[in-house]
Amino acid sequence: MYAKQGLLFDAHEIFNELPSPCVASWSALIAGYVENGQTREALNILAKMQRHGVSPNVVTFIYGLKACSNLQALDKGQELHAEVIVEGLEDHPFVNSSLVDMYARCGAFAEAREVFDELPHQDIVSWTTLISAYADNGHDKQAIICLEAMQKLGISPNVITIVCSLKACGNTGNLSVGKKLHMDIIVEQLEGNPFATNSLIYMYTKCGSLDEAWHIFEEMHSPDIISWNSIISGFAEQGENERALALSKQMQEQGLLPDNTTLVGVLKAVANMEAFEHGRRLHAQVFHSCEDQSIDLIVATALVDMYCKCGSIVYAQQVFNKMETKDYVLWTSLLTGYAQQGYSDLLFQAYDSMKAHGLQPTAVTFLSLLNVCSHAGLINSAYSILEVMCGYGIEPDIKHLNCIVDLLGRSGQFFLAFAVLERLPIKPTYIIWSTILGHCRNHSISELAQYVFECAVSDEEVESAFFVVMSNLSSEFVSEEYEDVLHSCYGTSASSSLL
DNA sequence: CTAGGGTTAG
Repeated sequence: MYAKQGLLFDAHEIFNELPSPCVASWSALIAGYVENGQTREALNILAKMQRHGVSPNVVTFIYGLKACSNLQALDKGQELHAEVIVEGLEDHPFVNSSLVDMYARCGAFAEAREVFDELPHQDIVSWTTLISAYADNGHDKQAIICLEAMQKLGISPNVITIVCSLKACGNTGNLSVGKKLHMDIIVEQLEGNPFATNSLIYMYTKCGSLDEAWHIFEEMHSPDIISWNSIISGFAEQGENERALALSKQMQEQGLLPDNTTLVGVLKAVANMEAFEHGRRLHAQVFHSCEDQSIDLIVATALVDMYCKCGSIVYAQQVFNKMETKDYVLWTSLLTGYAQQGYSDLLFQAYDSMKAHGLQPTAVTFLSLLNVCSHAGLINSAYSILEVMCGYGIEPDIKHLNCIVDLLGRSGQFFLAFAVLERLPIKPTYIIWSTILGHCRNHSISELAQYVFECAVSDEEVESAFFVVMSNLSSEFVSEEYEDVLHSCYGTSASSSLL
């Protein structure tokens, strides 16, 4: 009782007076520490329990595994897995779901999957565990595949499955699956469930369906802070900046206090609008509201980003320098700011400094470096960056490739651009083709443009929006016959997207 | 006693 209420000291005192604590007492203590975020200490107690010769039971395993998840302690988790088998608990559904969760949260998805696949009964919880872990770690497509596999087996998603799946839909822009889940919510009469409703708002804003998100928000009787934050950051992310700001004001008029998440959403809107003065006021507000004047890391990242977007590199640096702990996202927001503003020297210096501070560059870091090269026309630097990047084991993706192609296209080196496209393991998409086509126009090379256009329309992923862009780009130099192709393609794509 | 909602760089 004391442990659950956060009175760990009292709980531990009582525990210490027990002459020979049984496994239930040990487990209650471990549970208390885990639930109060003291996972390290929980694992210490677990080890102590085992030194006393007490065998763990189901509850010990569930909390022990949860502690391993929180700490990303894969080694300890694997030890516990071995002990689960020693204790003969490998058929226990709760323990098994905890094992799947532990492996997935430690990033060991192959092991998580292996445990899951060998379960005697794959129940709704173990499925949801897998879906949730995938959705939280950027494997959103995998999450949706799981959802559909589960449904195929005749298992209906419950509200928790729906919540996790909606996140995956939002992250991948999968509106059609998202709408089906919305139907499930209506059928199951879960519209009054704030988790379900807030997840719908998240999904719809991420998919760009702002009207739908707004409709759901409006129908809510008393939206909580999470509902407000979802709609505010959703609008800001989609560039509906004034609406985002108006909503944050409205939220406060309703008597709700903005928190860090609200602030981050508002800062994003301000950054989009490049509204420097507004950003300054928010910064001052943040500064005064922090008792020890230490700004939250994510808020600081949003501030750095906002100042960079407003062109105020000096203020961005000030916020950055004042942070005691700097993670790689904070570093990257500054690096990206330098790249966006074309400060190549500052960018390369900061890149070296970041590495000197022991932080590894990521795919996003390299994208900024390549962007700045593209901006400054530094072809050779771009090549060597690509090499360094591969040396870090980071595969270039379509955005990196696009930088290189942009760089080559800009200087009219189309032949080289095509050579690069052929050498790299990624298939060019219509995004790449649009880049090249833009340069064809600048260099007035209509034959090549036609060829590039044909390559682009053969891309199966091509979206109707592309044809609009393409139409604008090509109208200046493309023949009438070619215009017909463009329009017929546009028609085909538009009708197929209705299916 | 297992799974769940909003926030950061592109």
